[in-house]
Amino acid sequence: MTKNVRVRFAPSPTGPLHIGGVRTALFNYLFAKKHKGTFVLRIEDTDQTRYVANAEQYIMNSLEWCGIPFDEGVGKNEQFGPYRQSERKAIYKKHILELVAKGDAYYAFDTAAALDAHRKDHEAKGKTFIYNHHNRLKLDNSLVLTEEAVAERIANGEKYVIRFKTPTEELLVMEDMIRGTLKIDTNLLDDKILFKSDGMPTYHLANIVDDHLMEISHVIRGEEWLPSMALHVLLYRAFGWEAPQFAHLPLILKPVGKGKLSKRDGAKFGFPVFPLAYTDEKANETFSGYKEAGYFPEAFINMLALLGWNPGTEKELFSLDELIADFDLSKVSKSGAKFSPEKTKWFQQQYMQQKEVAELVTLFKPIVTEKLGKAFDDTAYLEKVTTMLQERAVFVADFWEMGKYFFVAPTSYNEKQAKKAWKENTASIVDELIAILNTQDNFESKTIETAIKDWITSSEIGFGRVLQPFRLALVGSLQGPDLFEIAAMLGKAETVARLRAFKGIMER
RNA sequence: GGCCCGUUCGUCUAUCGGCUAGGACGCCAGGUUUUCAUCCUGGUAAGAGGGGUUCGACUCCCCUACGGGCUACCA
Repeated sequence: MTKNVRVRFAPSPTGPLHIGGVRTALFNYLFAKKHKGTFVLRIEDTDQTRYVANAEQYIMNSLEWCGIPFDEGVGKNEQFGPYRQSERKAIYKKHILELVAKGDAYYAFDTAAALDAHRKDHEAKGKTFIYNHHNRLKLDNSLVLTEEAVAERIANGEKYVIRFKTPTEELLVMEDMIRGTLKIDTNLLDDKILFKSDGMPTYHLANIVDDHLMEISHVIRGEEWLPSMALHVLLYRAFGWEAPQFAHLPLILKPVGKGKLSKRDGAKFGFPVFPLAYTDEKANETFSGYKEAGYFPEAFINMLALLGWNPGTEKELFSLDELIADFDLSKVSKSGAKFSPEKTKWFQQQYMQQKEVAELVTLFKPIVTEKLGKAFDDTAYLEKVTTMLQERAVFVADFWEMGKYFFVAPTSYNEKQAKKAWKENTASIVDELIAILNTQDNFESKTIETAIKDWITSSEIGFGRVLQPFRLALVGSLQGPDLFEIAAMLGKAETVARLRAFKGIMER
């Protein structure tokens, strides 16, 4: 590899960045890091009409949360800046004029209404209107006008666009790092608008100019850009520039049904589509995010990395460093992948199991404080609770749902379970149990367990008769970690109190 | 409609001419845990169809079908 690897993620700030965009960013990041290259963030805000003010910040926050920060871009190492296309207008103007001078682009005065009429007309005849070599000499552009006429119309303030004069009669052969050799007949291409009448470039022009000036070596982007690849290759050639290498990523599809994953699928299927929650103030709409749903960024990234890529081994759990080490564009699959919320949850659970207790406690503590309505600072106690709950939890928020009885006595009992567990003699069994517990000076799980089990065995009551009511009294339902551990955690007084409360309610 | 890309278990995928088609998610069953979850074991289930090429095709080629993308002065 002789050239420095420089890749870019170039989103359009029209709203929040969805899963597909994050994955594109991730693959660019992984490729850059793998090759000791640079990951650039460029903001493609050439469409003034769709611009959303907070979208740019959202994009940067998302990359930050995902742990895949850019090396270079808006506000960071700006040696190739500016990185917002809206701030590069003069650059595009200069380059498009160069193309016009070379004869590779031309002014076109056709109004939107006129073109629309042509399209409708063709459609009525069952044909497709394409602005290219077939008809460009019959339309209103500088190819059929004298230089003076063009200059005059522009001087008069007439609106114009600049179109690419697509070369003809060529079978263009291109290479994609994921898809291999692609062939396109240039006669089928249209003369794409490169420069809009509002003085802004279109995506195509801005993209090529910036990728060249920013010395981008590899363009890794979504499959929706595949049809534009020929145009882009032709543009590089027209400018006399060396084209970067291309890689087109497969699309992420809806989990059920047809088509690509869209914004609203989240609400429809009940899973987030965005990394961070987002509120669209204009539409008064809120979208949930993976962060807010309780996912760890590592789990989210691991899931995304395996969506459309895999190293060819059976390994599924990867740290970011491992992803960087194993990532290979040639192993990216070609077909679209349906997104799976279940698998995403599985990844989250795997990471939950691996987390350090100390880190979980840090995340859990504020939740306990909030639920209790007052500070809870017994870190040792939280560590014990977390250790007991970790293996049965998926999200940090589950610790409270699954273990609130460690902090507050149950206010209700699972009705079915209580009914089934409560027999005629249960009240007296509970009394005996309380009596035994009261004799335990050293209230530790092992000693309690021994005492109770000895009693059950010698009196031949049966474990279920005793342990089920006991668990219901402490927890409220038949679930959770080891019962004697829970009792020891709660302490003698609280354990006995909960047994009495339970008995009181069941005897009514 | 036109152009382009794709097609292995329900889903994500391995296989780069030798396959008894492997793994994971999900689901089902059993075991562990006298609870629940975790965990363990097993099971379920696949190369769209038709032609070639070849000793041999899931793998290569062609056609069809299906899926997807693009077809804006949006990106």
